[in-house]
Amino acid sequence: MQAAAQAFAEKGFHATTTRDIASGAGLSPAGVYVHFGSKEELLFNLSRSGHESALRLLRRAIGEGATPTEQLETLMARFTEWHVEQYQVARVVQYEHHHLTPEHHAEVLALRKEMDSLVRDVLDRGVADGAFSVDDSADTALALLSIAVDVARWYSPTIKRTPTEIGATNAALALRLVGAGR
Amino acid sequence: MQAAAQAFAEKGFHATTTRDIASGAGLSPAGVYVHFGSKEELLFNLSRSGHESALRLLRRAIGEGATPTEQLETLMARFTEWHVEQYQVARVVQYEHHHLTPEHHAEVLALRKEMDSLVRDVLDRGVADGAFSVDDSADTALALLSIAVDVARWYSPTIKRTPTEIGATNAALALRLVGAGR
DNA sequence: CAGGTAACTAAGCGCTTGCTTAGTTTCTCT
DNA sequence: AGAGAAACTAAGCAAGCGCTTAGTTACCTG
Repeated sequence: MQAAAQAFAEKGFHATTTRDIASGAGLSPAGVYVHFGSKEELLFNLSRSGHESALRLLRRAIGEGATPTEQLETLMARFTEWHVEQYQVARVVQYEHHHLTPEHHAEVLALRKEMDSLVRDVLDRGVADGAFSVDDSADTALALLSIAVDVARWYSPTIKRTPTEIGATNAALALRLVGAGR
Repeated sequence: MQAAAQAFAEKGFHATTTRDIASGAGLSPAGVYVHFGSKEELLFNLSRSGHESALRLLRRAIGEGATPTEQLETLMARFTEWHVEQYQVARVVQYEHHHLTPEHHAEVLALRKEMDSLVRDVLDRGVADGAFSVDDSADTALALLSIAVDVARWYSPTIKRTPTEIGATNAALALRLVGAGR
């Protein structure tokens, strides 16, 4: 799975051959099929576990914060850090899921919607208690997720900034975007 | 090129066959090679003309605004609208360029850097004349581009909102992000 | 330490891929 | 009308693809 994550992240699902994955894992081409029934099954396992890991992270971050402001700040920092530290898995999660079979795609889409509504709920609570000022919570949630998700697109391990620094930057941008603390 | 843009945007460069492109253009498989020497050449032509079109759009938007605030607002609205209206080309521009040959990739990367610095310059001028308050103009420019670029990822023609509406939303978010008008 | 199971490989099958070749049709211009 | 160029197609080649099969090695358990 690690070899597949690396290859899918680097070249995309269709540009990756099962021979790439096998040799990346130190196996013969047939060795992959002892553990996975198909290349798509490998993508699905990676995609599902990646989505679940990101979802757990979001829930934990929200659980840690006492106020919507704290929750948003922690959530944005941790979610961004995850996209940096796990940038290979994150790329698979964000950019390869449409290569899944329709059934598998539907399963993963449900997890993605859940992530979206977790963020929107934090915004709505912040608006309700007056901490945030936001025109439309759906649009703003989407923009927040765009900033974090896009990290997986531009990040490269050659970049010097640490995950914590990038996370803190995005957390600060998030607070600005919702008008917290004016 | 239109058939290729549609196929590349829908399935990605490697998942698209030259036969897909040919039949999309109403040609036989060999007919494509009358006009393009290879599949990669087709991607390069699309990618370059797409980047150039986006770059022209940014320059025009900046030229229209009298102040950095106006420039940022127009730029963000137009750039977002472009990602909606030309979402197939935009997807190729944003997500397929790493499948180019090293030489072609380098050429396109130069155009991408140019786009980035156009946005950062607007931010810097806004900070200089006191209209914006921004911690780091590079980080903020990246976040602004993330919000706009990500439109190509989530947009679908089934969505009811018009390009203009989405553009206006993102322009408003951009002004918030740079602390304009407090 | 025998017996069963899981992990693995060498070889390769059937198919699809990007692209070519040889030949035909369509267009353009005088 | 007719020549030359450009646009196109039918057929197919060599290479690479996902995946299978038959057989071998490594491992765990009683």
